[in-house]
Amino acid sequence: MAWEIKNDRPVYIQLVEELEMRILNGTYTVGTKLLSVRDLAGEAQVNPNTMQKALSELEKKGLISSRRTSGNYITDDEKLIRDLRTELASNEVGEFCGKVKKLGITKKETIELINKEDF
Amino acid sequence: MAWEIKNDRPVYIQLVEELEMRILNGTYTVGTKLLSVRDLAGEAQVNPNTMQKALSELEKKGLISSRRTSGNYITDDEKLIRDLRTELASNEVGEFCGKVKKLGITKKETIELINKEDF
DNA sequence: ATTATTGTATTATATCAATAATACAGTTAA
DNA sequence: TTAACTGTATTATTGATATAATACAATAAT
Repeated sequence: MAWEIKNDRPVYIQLVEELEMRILNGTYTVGTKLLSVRDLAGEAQVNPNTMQKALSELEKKGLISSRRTSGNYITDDEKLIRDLRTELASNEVGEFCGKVKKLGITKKETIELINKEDF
Repeated sequence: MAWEIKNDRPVYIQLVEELEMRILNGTYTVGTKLLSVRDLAGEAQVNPNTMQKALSELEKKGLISSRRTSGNYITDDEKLIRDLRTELASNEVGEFCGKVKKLGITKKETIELINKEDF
């Protein structure tokens, strides 16, 4: 699994985004146990403290729950996951449209550009 | 003119982005003189040194040229502006599509969401 | 019972972004 | 000629991020 951490933004933020993405898109299965903090840090090649910070952010959002001596677990609240996924998508669309609009690109042109993309 | 500087990313980067946007979308007219470093900093409510850093980045890109004791001038290279605008749009589209694809959203759904947007 | 593993807390250090306060040389405007 | 304004350079300080090295209590595994 690719952990593409750049150094243009805080690492722990990028870890939160990647972990959240994996939960929302189903890469990490609902209710299952995550790798340990140390193992996740090893995978992503970051300091364990940085990964710990990212995980605590995810717990604040309710996406994982940590059982102190057992491990971190993905939430089993499927509605929360659906809702956050929808919200994230909506935010991305809004942000993107704001940018291209500001660039003076029309909606029609935008859709043409997207149609050329491969997905 | 709105300078919406948040504190989630380096301020000077956000200044570069905003200034570049204004040049590429024609808010700042080709060949004309910019406000002074100090005045721009005042408008954006940032430290003059931070604005200076942003302007030096724009000069590296060729979007402005500074005449040492006269001021900063927008480039008159209209082709450069067109090309950078196209490149920026292309990058935004690519990045956006990558994200929604990763979220598991189809191209069709994406276009429907964009059609709901107002622009 | 003992050992290993878990999340978590603490402390220290290095780096970078940002701000701040000045300073200077060259040009323009008065 | 003077005075004001220009970009630019320098130095110092602050705060946030990241890393690092440990430590500890609770649990799981042996």
